[in-house]
Amino acid sequence: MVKYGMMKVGMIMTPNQLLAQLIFPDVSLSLSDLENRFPPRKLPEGAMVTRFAPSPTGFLHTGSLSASFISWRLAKQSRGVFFVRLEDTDQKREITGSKEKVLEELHVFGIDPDESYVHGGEYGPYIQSERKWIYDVVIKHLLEQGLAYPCFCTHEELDLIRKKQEEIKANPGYYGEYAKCRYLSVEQACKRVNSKNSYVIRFKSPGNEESRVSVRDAIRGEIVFPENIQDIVIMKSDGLPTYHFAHLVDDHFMRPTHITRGEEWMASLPIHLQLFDSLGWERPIYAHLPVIMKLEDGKRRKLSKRKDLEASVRYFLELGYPIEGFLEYLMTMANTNFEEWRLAHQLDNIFDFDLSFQKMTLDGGLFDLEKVKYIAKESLGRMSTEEIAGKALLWAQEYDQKFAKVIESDYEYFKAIMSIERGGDKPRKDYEKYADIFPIISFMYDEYFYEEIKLERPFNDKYRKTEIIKVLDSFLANPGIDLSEEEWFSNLKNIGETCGFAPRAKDYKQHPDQYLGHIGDFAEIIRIAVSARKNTPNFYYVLKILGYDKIVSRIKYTISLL
RNA sequence: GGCCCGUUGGAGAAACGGUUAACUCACCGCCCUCUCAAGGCGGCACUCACGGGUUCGAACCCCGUACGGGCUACCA
Repeated sequence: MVKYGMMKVGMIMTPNQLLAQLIFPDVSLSLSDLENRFPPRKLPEGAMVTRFAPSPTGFLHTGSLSASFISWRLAKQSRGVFFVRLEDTDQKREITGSKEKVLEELHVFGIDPDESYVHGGEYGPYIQSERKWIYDVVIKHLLEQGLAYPCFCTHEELDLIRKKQEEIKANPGYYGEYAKCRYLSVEQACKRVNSKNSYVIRFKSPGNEESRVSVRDAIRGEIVFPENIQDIVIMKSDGLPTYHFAHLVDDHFMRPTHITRGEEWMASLPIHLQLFDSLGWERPIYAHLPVIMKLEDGKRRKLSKRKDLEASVRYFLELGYPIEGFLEYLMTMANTNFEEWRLAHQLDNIFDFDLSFQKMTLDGGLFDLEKVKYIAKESLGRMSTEEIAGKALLWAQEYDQKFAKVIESDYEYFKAIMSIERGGDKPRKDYEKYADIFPIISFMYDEYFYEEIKLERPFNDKYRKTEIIKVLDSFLANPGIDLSEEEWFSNLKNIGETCGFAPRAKDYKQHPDQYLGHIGDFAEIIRIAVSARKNTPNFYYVLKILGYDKIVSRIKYTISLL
């Protein structure tokens, strides 16, 4: 550092260099030092380097998850690099602890960056507030080149300008004749910097209103904009860079190949392109992802973190939507041809499918909870007993202690319950999320069954107490749970018949006067006595898992309540 | 207001100038069925926001209108 400083002293400086030196006396690195420090990455042909750049303003947004998921997949499938950088240049909005939280939540979905503010990496620091020394070098360079200047306008003055512009219906902003400080002489600028006036640094836009810039967006194709003419702020009065500037410097020196970001950034593209061009830097490839929308009162709007529960990834985690199912939904949202592929490759890993920009939609997709539910059901349905039991336990340990205790009290028993009609081509699909499990199976546990049956016995009103007791007694006399499922059921029909129930629903419908009801009615009485509810998973297996003793005590207890 | 982006059934969408406009979810009907969850079969856009044009031919190309969304900060 000393060496560079001394070199400068001996040289004759231009006025711009003097100004730059005055503002950044301690900055001695040059642009080419940075180029050497952060050389282009050596990666195989076609490898994509992508990034996710959250700001630490709270929990992970569903839209951010979707965007980072896409970026991550793109990098992984091309054997590239995915990194996460924290955009914390606005300290006012920062929420403590959220930067760790974001990474944790990404991790839950299997999205682990190759480089980040916790994983480290060669192109760091990965936190913008720690990269000030880099931005300073670039800003100093811009000042030296006369491409940037300090602006001393106060908020009040800027408001005045805006008002004036509104009055005469001019475009708002700091540009052209309105950009007062742009025309300050270097001497004046130096003088005011010296007198410690608070100031920002603005980029001196070379743009002109009539010119157009065009970009090729990887998703949308060619987009044409009017050139940027605003002298945007690149350094705030607190010395930190603005988003526009910081991201740009980072997206050059961190060497991403593709910038995947939300559509809301498209409008600022002209600014970013102008900056890249002015600095002589190669533009990365931009891909603007559609925002996730929600339908409300027949209108679409952006999913809002404040108003919509489903905007927060946490919401789904708490309810226990299966991660695999959620990822699958993200895939269907990301690429329109994924579903078709899935149909043809039901058992394959979803990551065998390669995402492509061409198959991304242009229109902001609605977040379809119904479809999430459907996919989640499929996903839970496909899991093996071991898998669903293990994952349910993990979920319960974090979000539902009561349920966790129940599972842990007898894990094998829980697995037996979860194994009911699992596996095979057409597995049961009872659950869409882990939170659904317990309410459906709580009756399998005595401590819950006896509470529930005390509260409610939803028997069909058309049966009298004596009829119900007769049904239960007859069943108790011969529950047949050691038989095969088929034998058990025909046995059940036989017992039912002796109690006056038609073995087939059709028979009952044809001669309702000859029977008390049909086999369904008969089974319902027993089901209620044993489970305290009208619906259960396959009753045969329920009975087998409960076992003879429990069945007897439960039915006897139920009878005692009548 | 200005600048961008978008517009195919309730939702996600395919078709990339040429047969009766794929497919998935939802919905409806039927079947199966001891309940539920499933599963099977079938139905659901005389038409691609609207109006012009180009073409032998348009959902696909062009123009205009409408509607929806985004941006328009010393926020990201």
